[in-house]
This record gives sequence, C-alpha cells and structure tokens, in this order.
Amino acid sequence: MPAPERTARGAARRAALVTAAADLVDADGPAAVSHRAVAAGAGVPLAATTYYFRDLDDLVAAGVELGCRREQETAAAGLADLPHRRRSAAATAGLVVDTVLTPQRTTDAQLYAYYERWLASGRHPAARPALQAARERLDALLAALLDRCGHPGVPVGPLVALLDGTVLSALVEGGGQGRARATAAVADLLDQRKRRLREPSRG
Amino acid sequence: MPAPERTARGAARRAALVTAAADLVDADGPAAVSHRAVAAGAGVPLAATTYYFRDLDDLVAAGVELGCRREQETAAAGLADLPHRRRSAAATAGLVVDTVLTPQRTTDAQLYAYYERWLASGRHPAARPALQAARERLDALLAALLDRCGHPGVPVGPLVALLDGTVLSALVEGGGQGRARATAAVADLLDQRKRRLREPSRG
DNA sequence: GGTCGAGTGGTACGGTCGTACCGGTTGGGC
DNA sequence: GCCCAACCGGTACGACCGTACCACTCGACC
Repeated sequence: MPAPERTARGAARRAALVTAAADLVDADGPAAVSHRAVAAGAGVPLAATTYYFRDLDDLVAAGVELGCRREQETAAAGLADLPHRRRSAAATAGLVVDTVLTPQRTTDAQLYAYYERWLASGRHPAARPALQAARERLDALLAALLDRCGHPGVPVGPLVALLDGTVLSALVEGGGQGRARATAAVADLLDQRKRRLREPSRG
Repeated sequence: MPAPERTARGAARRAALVTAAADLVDADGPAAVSHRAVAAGAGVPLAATTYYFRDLDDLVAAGVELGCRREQETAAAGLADLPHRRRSAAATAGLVVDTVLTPQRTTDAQLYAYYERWLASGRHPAARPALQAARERLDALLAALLDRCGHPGVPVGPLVALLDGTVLSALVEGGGQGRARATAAVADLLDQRKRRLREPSRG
C-alpha cells in the first residue's frame, strides 16, 4: 500500500480524502477523523482510505496539514492586499486575531477544534511536521502584518502565546468570548509596548 | 442509578473509581477515561462504574475535578509554607510555573494531557464547572504567590495566558522545552513590569 | 427471622473502530 | 488484442466501546 498515486483520477480521489479529513479536523478536531467518516465525507468507499493512506495517523496528518495550509494561504492573500498603513493597537489586534484564528472561527466549538488541532502531535506524531511548519509560517505572517500596521519589531512568540492562552482561558469560562478577550489582550500588549517605546528605557 | 452512596464501603469504592479516573486523565488526558479503564485502574468490576456514575461524562467530570483539586491542594499547602520574601523575577517565575503545572509534570506527554484536560469541557460539558472552579482557584493561588514574592498587583490572567500559550507552542515544537520556555517568558513579563514601575508612566 | 434496599459482579448487546483481504475493473503501453 | 499495474469496492475480523440487565450478597431495621 505505498499508493504513489500516478493517475490523475487517483490524485483527485486522494485530494478528496484529504479535504474531507481537513474538514473533519476543522469542525470537530483530530479525534473526529476516522476512516469511515473521511470516506463518507469524500463520498468514496471505505477501502479507499486504506489504499491511499498507510494508517489513520497518516490520514490525520494529511488533514491537519491541509487544514493549516489552506487557511494560511488565504491569510497570506489577505495580507498581501492589506495597505501598509499605521493602525491603532485595537485595529491591529483585530487583524492579528483574524490571522491566527481565521475570521471564520467564531464559535467555542470551532475554537476547541482549533486548539485540539495544535495538540494533535501528542496523539498523532505524524502530524508534528505540518504543525511545526504551520507555526513557523504563522510567525512570519504575523511579523509581516505587524510591520504593515506600524508595529514593527513586536516579538511574535509571546504575542501568539498571549493570544492562545487567552482564548484557552475563555474556552474554560465558556460563553463565546474567546475572540473578544484575545483581541483585548493583544491590543493591551501592543499599547504597552508603544508606551514603553515612547519613553526610552531610563535615560 | 442515582447512586447516593450511603455505605462507607460504597463511598470508598466510589472514591477509588474517581481516583482511577483522575489518574487516567493526568496520564493520558480525558479521552483515556473509559468505563473499563477506570474499573481496571480501581480494581473493581466493570459494572461498578455504571452503578456510581450516570454515564461516562459524569465519570470524566469527577476525574477532572479530583485531578484539579488534589494538585491545587498540594500547591496551596506549599504556598502556605513559602516564606514571604522578595524574590527575583526568575525565581518567582519558577514558582509560578510549578504552581500552574505542578512540579511533577515534566514530560511532553504529561503536558499534552494537562492541556487536553483544560479542553475537556469541549467534549465533556459536565466537566466545565470543575474546570471553571479550578481556574478561579489557580488565579487566587497565583495572586497570593506573587504577593509573597514581592510582585504584588501583577495581573494574573495575562500571566497565565502567556504561560499556557508558551507551553503550547513548545509542545508543537517538541523537545521537552515547555517548562523552560514558560519560565523564561514569565520571568520576562515580571521583569518588564518591574522596569515599568521603576520609571512611573511619563512625569 | 424476615424484609428491603444498597451494593456486587458476571454477562451480553449493539455499535464503531482500524485494518486486512480479495476478486473485479480499468486504462495506457506493447 | 493483451497485459499489468493502478485502482476499485464490498466485506469481514477482532477489538473496544457505552450501557443495560439481573441474579446475587449483605447488613440494617422492623
């Protein structure tokens, strides 16, 4: 079952499976990926999943990879269209949150699935490379975004950490405030940094 | 199956089940909790799990609750023994990380399980109250800790968010650097705040 | 001593799961 | 026209799952 799809039809079917897997991961987290669910989602027989993927880990990894990549591609496209202009901390924070979470992810269920995806490498080691790459691309995307918004040089690592942790906390609390809390927290961080830069560290 | 254990023996058996569930959650996350795994862990027959718990959600919630509570109790005890003394940002950060993650949680697998536990309310709504309460107690614990270390008034929410997000990022990266990264990030935050306080915001 | 309810434990049912198997089909190269 | 690989798709197996059932034991109380 090496399945190096050589046929156009084969490649299309494999792509359909990966798309179905990515959709499942996005909607319900990596745990929702099963051979049967993916096959049903792609509209192909069950056996196609084992023909094109070594095992479930492989299938999950492919779904995670596509899910990360496709949403970052649209984020990158949006970033390219964004005019280079100084923006307020609040406006910038909104764009940061949109870049990290995508504008589509609004409900708590979607945010749960999102963070379950980041944790996917725990249960599915094959997904780790995709997640690492996605994380690196995200950092680059955010650095470029912050630059375009007149907030250059902001350390991206702590900013993403603050965002993620804030959403996590809001998920525990419940009530769908994840995005709002994260936006406020990021805006605060940008504001603090701006103030710090205005008065250079002690003469 | 209301199971309001009236017998001392019954209460003990229920406690054994909850302990086994908490151990499973700690070791492998909430998804590892199954009737059979809990029964085996507690050394009781399978049917005991359905006798003492309405359904699996109930069992998971009980395990999550105990897991959170017992580790916070030891953290609170340690805090009570901690002498009130000014401490460096680095030393304080180490204590903060120990309070949040417990000193025992060192491996990546344990940290994965820890954050899966925070996400438990997504799949197991019954666990939400326990997680909310745990989060509130954690905030109080940290506020007290920071006070004892000569860092009073530090906003705890963003601090925990930064810590959690940093560990999350380190888990994606892999390599077991979660604690170290989190400690450094928290120390940085405390240092920045100290500097900010030293030169009061612009005359 | 009899009763009654809490607790016990073995067993079973219906379902989903990952994965394997295998005969059938197709389509491009000789 | 044939062949061979890629591909297809139905089916099956064994494992584990949540949950239900039920005959049983035991201890307290009338």
